[in-house]
Amino acid sequence: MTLYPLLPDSNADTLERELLATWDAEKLFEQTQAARADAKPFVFFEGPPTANGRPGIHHVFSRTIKDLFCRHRAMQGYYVPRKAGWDTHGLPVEIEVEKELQREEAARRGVDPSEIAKLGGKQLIEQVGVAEFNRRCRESVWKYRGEWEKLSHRTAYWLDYGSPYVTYTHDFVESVWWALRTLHEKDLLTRGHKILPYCARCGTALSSHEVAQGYEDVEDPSVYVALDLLDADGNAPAMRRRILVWTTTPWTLVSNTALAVHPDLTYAELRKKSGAEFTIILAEARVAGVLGADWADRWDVIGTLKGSELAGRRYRRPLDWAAYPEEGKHEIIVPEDFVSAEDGSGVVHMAPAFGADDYAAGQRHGLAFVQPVNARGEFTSDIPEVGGVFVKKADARIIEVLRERDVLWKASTFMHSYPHCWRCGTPLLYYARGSWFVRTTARRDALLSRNAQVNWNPSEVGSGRFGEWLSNNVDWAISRDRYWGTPLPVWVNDEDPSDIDVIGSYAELAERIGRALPDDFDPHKPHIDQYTWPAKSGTGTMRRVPEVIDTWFDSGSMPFAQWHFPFENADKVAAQYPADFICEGVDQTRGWFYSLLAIATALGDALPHNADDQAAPYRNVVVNDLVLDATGQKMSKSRGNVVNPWEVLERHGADAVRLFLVASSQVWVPRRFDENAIRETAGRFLLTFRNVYNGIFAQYANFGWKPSAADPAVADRPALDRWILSRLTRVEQEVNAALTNYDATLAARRVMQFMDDDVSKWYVRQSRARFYDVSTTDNRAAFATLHEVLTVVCRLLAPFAPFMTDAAHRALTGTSVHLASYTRESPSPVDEALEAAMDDIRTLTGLAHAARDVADVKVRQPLPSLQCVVPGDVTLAASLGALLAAELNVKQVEFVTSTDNLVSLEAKANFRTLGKKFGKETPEVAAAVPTMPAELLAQLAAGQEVTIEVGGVQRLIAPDDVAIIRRASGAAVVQEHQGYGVALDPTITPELRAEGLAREVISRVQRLRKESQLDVSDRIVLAVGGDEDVQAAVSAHRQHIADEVLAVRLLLGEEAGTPFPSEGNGGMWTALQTADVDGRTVRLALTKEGS
RNA sequence: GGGCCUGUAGCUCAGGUGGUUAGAGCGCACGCCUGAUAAGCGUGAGGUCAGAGGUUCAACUCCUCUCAGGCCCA
Repeated sequence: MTLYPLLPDSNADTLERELLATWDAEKLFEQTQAARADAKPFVFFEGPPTANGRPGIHHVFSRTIKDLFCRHRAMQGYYVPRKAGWDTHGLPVEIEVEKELQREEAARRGVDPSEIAKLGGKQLIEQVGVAEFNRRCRESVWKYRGEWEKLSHRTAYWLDYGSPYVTYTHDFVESVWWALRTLHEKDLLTRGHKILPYCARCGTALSSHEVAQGYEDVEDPSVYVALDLLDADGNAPAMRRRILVWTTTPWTLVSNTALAVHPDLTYAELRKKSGAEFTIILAEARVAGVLGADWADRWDVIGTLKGSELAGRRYRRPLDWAAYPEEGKHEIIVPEDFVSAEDGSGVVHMAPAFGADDYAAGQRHGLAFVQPVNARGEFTSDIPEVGGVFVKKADARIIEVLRERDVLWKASTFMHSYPHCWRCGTPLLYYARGSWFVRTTARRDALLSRNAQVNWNPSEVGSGRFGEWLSNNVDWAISRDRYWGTPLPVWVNDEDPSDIDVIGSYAELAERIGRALPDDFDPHKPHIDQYTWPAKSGTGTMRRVPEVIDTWFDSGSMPFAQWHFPFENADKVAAQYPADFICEGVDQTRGWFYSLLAIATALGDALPHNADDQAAPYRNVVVNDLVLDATGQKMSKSRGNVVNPWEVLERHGADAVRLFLVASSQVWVPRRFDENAIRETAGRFLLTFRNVYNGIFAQYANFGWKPSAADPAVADRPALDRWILSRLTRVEQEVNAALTNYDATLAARRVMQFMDDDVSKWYVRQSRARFYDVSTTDNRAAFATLHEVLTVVCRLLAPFAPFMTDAAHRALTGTSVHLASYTRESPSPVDEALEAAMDDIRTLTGLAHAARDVADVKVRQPLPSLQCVVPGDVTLAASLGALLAAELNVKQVEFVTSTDNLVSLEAKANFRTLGKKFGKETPEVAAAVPTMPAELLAQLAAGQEVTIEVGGVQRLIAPDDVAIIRRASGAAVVQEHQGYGVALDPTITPELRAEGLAREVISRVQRLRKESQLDVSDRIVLAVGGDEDVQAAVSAHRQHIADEVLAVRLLLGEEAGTPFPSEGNGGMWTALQTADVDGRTVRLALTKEGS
């Protein structure tokens, strides 16, 4: 009779793939969604991956976390929508296609692709045409889609891939347009400049990711100039005062508009001891560095002043080639915190067009903006001396002119790391480009207050990394001079740049052009750029700006754009905004976490439930860190240590991988991915779980137990059962609370520890014999209890290890665990006292085993008695004494109290209370505590205060101030630990010796049964031979032995014939063995009954 | 250069509000068990809690600095 199918021994991969097939056939995910369709929603947003790269093990990590919380909330009864999404625009996609084009072009020309790369990307793209390029991008995005879906499927990441949102679709783009138009209406979409790393050769700005690839050590100029300070009227004073300025990019001096000093830094003014008719000013800390260690021989310090005093002074710029615009201040000293005295002169030259700090300072101080450099990186032709020259090549000539004009202080070169274009190797220029911005700074307070309401896990990300970033918020530059992206829906009058039209829908576009959009309308470049219309003013034509937008704006728009809001599905967005839960890697702080928050904050009440007092767009965030290799190195292609997720899944199964990833440490610390560790932790745990189900429960339950009214009520079951059920309830509560609180690691560890420690190591161990039959009330209690424990553990573990738990849950109950409720409606009650008593028993067990070890008596040998001491109340522990007697194989377990003469008292100081009372005297008083006489200890044990003399002072000691330790004493073997103690009587009487021998015989017979591959229920005929002692022992315990080994007949000594059966005269016996037991020879022979 | 995280036994990790002798698993050693058996269990040896100062009667815990590793930014 097979009531409970055994879990297969096959490897995890096979089991899991079979289950996946079952789930697919049952449409289990759809069932779980349908079952809760009307329930309260728990909203999850999926951060869209870009599918043009292979998914790696780190994706398995974050997806496991997403999946497990979604599963948990679904099991709690929420409806958890899980719409998949794909991020399809952006530079990574373009780069992929660009490389493809490079390879093709190289093949055509028969040269190495790196030669083609040097041509620059834009040229190649324009050669094939933007239309073709974008067609390829659209295609490239889906290159690995199948693999992503397969990996998600394989790892049981339940996501609705049926109707994913895709950022390049017309609907998605239209929603993004709506958002941009809404921002424009709120005056939050503006034009400005941004300093970007720019490759003049390729004619393109580079992303930070690209920049990071191209750092090289190069030799650059190191130039100090000495600029004249002017008086308030802009005239040179009688005595020249010159301020020293350091730069490594002399070509930017042409565009100088200001100098920056640190307001708190001290600057020294020095005068040469002989000759020069001027003074110089530089940071005091840099005097020796700039003038030489022996500067004091040649210079006198004539005064010092703070940076704040220098601020506001005027000076004369080094080169006057470029005209200043009318707008903006110039040739002025400004205070800036970023100035340091680490190198240079403590005075920094500012060219707002050519540096991020410079530009920001320019904005803060209203400085003029001078940019005499064209898109090829050359000075414009109106600049004398260097017009038409690539800026980096102009350095030498500029230094010459500086020398001629007597502003050069000194010039040399130095080595430093400088970014170069990863394509062509050209040094990058930091270059101000026209750009469109979302004015997030205008909403900074709202960003901060919303963020403050988000429950970040870990909280440091919210307050630290993300919070810091928000409080230093700068406007979000969203435009990109690229091709494959959502086009910026801004049309500008070609006659009047201030005439701007931002289009928020396709209908609006059709209205502007005065006709319906064609069937093959495509909002992407280049198609979209053909749409123009006459300006309202009558002069000029409205033409779209060339830029596309930052792809992060796409993904940050997903809360509404995934539903084509506001054009459709307003009800869906109303129901599924904001998100209750999102989860991504820590690298998303400035990515998706930010783009979601920035867009939601800027849109404000254009979205439902999105006023500024809301935490929207997400309420709870779990941040996971990187997956490193086994030695703690970052995984990268160049190191060759990237883990192939498929291989890992095949070897260990998704359950083990998922459990390992979540349980090994908190998800927000970097995780070492070590396959051995998977096997040793998660793998071993799952094995134990299967062993308990297969080997303890199912194997024996199949003899005829299933849940029924014949099972005793919990209250009527033995203490051991009530104990494990109490523990179960507690663990259920703790785990549910931990998951509700977004602590997956704690939750996983709790269940695993419970299963391993409480269930396997203790409950099963103490109950094993109860599973060998199915008929008695006690058997039924054991089966019912273990059935309950296993079923609930399956549910608790289902979010983490969805395969094994489902297989076991189906075997136990006939239903999928994924349709079950996470917690029970009426769990059996927690019994604190029983749990405490069992803890006592388990501690005593450890001590008693240690005592047996010391006495060198194996557990099979019964011993007469064990005396036990526990720190607290003995009555409860004593009620479980039978367990201890059985576990330790002693005839009698006795709990003794302080009234017994076997016990002596000792006292230990309780520093926590003593410290409060005695402060500095604490150590003295504490030292006196253990020396107190026995009678005082007895009074304390009885709850009375006592007085002791310490250093000539009477001190009042309360019972709380000391811990009274009871020690077992006497002739027995004693072990003790923290107030617990056992005393084992190691006397072995002849009767006990015989009983021990009998147990040895049982043990050998059982082993022989196993070796003979008998079934656990097979009956046998047994013959035992040996010396007088052996025969006497077997004779005395004949019936017990026969019962234990299922012997229908037991033949002792000559009853089995003479000589005793052995090899050669075995006859009817199928198994024969001669064993040595404590130096005695025992001969065994057995055969299966009826064979 | 700035922000954040991490540093506890050979390895992976626990260690509310400071408080007796800093814990667990794996690994190792020794042993037990043999009706979970290519399983199960016990005991033991392993730690200057990265380092240095400071606060305190008392610091793994709080503060400062330093070092190492990581991430993000400049």
